[in-house]
Amino acid sequence: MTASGVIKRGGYHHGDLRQAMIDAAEAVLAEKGVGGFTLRECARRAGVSPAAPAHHFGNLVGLLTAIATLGFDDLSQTMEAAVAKAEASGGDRLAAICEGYLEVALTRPGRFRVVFGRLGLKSGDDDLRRAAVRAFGILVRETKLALGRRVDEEEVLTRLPSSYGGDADLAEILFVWSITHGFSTMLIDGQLAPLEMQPGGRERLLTLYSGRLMDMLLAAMRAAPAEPLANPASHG
Amino acid sequence: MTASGVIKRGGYHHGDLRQAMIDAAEAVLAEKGVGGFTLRECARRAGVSPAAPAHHFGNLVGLLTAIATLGFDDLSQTMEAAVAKAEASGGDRLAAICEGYLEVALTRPGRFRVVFGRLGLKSGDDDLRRAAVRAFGILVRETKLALGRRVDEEEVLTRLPSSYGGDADLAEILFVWSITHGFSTMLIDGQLAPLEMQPGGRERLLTLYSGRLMDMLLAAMRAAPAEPLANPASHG
DNA sequence: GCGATATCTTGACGGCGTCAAGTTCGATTT
DNA sequence: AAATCGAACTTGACGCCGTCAAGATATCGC
Repeated sequence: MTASGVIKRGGYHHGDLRQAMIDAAEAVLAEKGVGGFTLRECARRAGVSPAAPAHHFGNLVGLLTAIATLGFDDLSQTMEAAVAKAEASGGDRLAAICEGYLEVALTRPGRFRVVFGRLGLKSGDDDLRRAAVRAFGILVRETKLALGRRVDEEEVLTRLPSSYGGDADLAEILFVWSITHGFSTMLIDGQLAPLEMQPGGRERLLTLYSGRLMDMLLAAMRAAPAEPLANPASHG
Repeated sequence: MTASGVIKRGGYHHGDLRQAMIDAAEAVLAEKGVGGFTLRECARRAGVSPAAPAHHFGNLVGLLTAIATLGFDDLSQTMEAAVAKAEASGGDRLAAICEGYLEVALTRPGRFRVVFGRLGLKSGDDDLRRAAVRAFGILVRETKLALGRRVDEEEVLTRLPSSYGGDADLAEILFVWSITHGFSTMLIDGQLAPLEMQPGGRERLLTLYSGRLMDMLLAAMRAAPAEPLANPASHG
């Protein structure tokens, strides 16, 4: 077993090419972004011929799908961690997952774009779907909790996305997700670059996001619910 | 005139290759999306060699920049039209531009991704910047009007983006933009595809957007301070 | 009419994803 | 322990891609 895991084992057989390719892919995404991402480059870094990864991932889309699955898992873990932290410090849980979402986007923007970009992923991949359903489920759970709904934790984290078609809280879910996803993508895609240029620009944007934007979001949630809340408003 | 409708004048010189390339590019974006977009394919449709466009656009980025400029102009026109319509019918102006934004994304998703995607554009292009500043200005103007501010129309449509760093309404502007941009991108990038699958799915999403989501947005705006307050927010 | 110049073609280069065919090697079997 | 089998990987090729240098051609200014 080698030290780095990216280095070839023997002369011919690699040993763990699948993981080595994923590591290389993450490195390339971090260095060059999704625009400079190339299957050949990843293979090069893994010390392997261009056609070698085909056996493990099928093709480029297969590799991207594996990366996207990791991205969803990262989202789930970061959001859950943010919830736990908010729970401990008395902060708002819903705001916490929104900040976790943004944190993931800022920490690994290349991978985030693989997850949510227009690049095609293997649509039938089971692992990808499970990871996506779980991340989405966390968002749904926290939105519903913020609305005062009672939530079956086990059910919401494995619920089929199509079943949300008749969900009474769909508008609120979409609202929360839109703000979070919109701000995150605009930030990493450079739409807000002119605002970041001046000194302390990015920091001010992040402060606005976790401060005023979250306040407005929570205010909107409190206003005009579709159905009466299960619990009376906790605080106003 | 060729059968395809793409006009080619002489044998050697084209006549208006610049426009022909833009038309071809729009067609390719509409048919194959940004993933299948290729400079050579556009040149092929314009009936011209692969190297011909270089003289008009420099390179691929130059062509994309021209497309993006059209995209911003489209955004501006559609939003202004939506405002005029709302003004005539008594609808809300801010909600109108949000719906106009989504309409542009849905009508020409390929071009929309060129405008806002992570593809590199010519950063110094003056036409692009003017078009972007105007579209952003419309959004800013309507947000400020919704907050009860008085707005210098001429100034806000040509104001430099960096000057918004100290704007007191920046949070509200970002809030509106995040929701609109987030929902639009999620819809055209397929994040909401599971919700669209069931019959009437997309229609329901659009209804939710222009209905409940806009209600929540306006509620959040109303909760925000509408009077110019002496901002006590010093460093955190 | 004629030359300058913008416009377009040709041909080439390296890089890309992917496929078919050949090579090597670990594991299983005997 | 030797033979074997199949998975893992290489090699070489194909058709794309964007871009550049050099040559051909048409348009415009004079």
